Amino acid sequence: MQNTLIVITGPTGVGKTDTAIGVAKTLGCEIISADSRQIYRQIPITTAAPTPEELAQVKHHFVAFKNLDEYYSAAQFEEDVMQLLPEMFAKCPYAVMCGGSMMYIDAVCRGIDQIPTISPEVRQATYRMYEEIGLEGMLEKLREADPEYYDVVDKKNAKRVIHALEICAESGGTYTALRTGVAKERPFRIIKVALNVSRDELFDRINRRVDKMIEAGMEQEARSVYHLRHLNSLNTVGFKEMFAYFDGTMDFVTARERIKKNTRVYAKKQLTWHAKDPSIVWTTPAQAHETIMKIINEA
RNA sequence: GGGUAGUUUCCAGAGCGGCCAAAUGGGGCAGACUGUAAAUCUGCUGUCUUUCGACUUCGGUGGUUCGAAUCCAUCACUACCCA
Repeated sequence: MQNTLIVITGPTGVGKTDTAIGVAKTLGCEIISADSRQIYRQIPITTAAPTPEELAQVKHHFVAFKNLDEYYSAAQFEEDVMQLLPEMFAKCPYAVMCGGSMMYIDAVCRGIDQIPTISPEVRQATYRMYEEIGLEGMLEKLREADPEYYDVVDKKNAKRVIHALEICAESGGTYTALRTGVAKERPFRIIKVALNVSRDELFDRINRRVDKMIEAGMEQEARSVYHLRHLNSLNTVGFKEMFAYFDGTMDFVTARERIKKNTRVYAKKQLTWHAKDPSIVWTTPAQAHETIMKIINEA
């Protein structure tokens, strides 16, 4: 039998975790979490990480395994998962990958171009340069360093421009040369299932989930990491708003509603991303289990 | 019963005679995306049209005016105040 990676994705709050656990139990396999924020310890409430009870039911990988100040990326995730998968397949022909981090999922399913990791020195230097010369200046630099990428970058998106320059500096070449965009072949079958419900229901679920998070102690969790607010791991829906509340620039109710709104926006962003992926099979949380089993048995 | 304020596009709320399909915010919709991605960025949000543009809106009706969301009259409703 061919080894199979079952990817379960969909917008935040739709009910992926439940489905993944159910499928993993049926298949007797383990779960790879594909969530760029649940990888961190200390913030389970805000990131809606699987609960201890859920974690006890099925072995999860890549949940709460990094400290907030540790660097991690989609590329590292790809590497880690590709290393882990053979071990998992040795035990079971199935593996479930569940999460909403689109880029992480794509990194595993299609691979990601080989780009050097930016050293802290280069990163700092590049950001300092940005502070000095601004986006306009950076664009000029990019035009010189990598004219081809300059032509296609989103020139209003400073982060992209900065990143391209970082890569040029780090690699000594151009970003363009590294952007092959070639999909990698994977030595296993991948089936990708996305869960969705009507927009109204999704938004309703999100709103209610945020209320539950707050009841569960989201504020205390945010306070406990408030002093680390500069870390990227906390540049996330939930913390940004809570921090603004702590700062006194936003009242509590506004913060709570902003969290809901921003989560809704995030969910929509995920849907937009997934909409482009023709390999996805769409289903509902209620039918997901059945759908997945059917696909597995057909092939 | 009397008085005052108000009624604007999904909501809030500007506008106070032409530059108004109507600021701004919220909400919503749509999109980009290959290494910090729950990040970062973009467009749309009266109708029709690919564009130009055309057409219908600012509580109702009737006026004034070359021209009205903006002025007048009147009706309706809402809020607050005095009884």
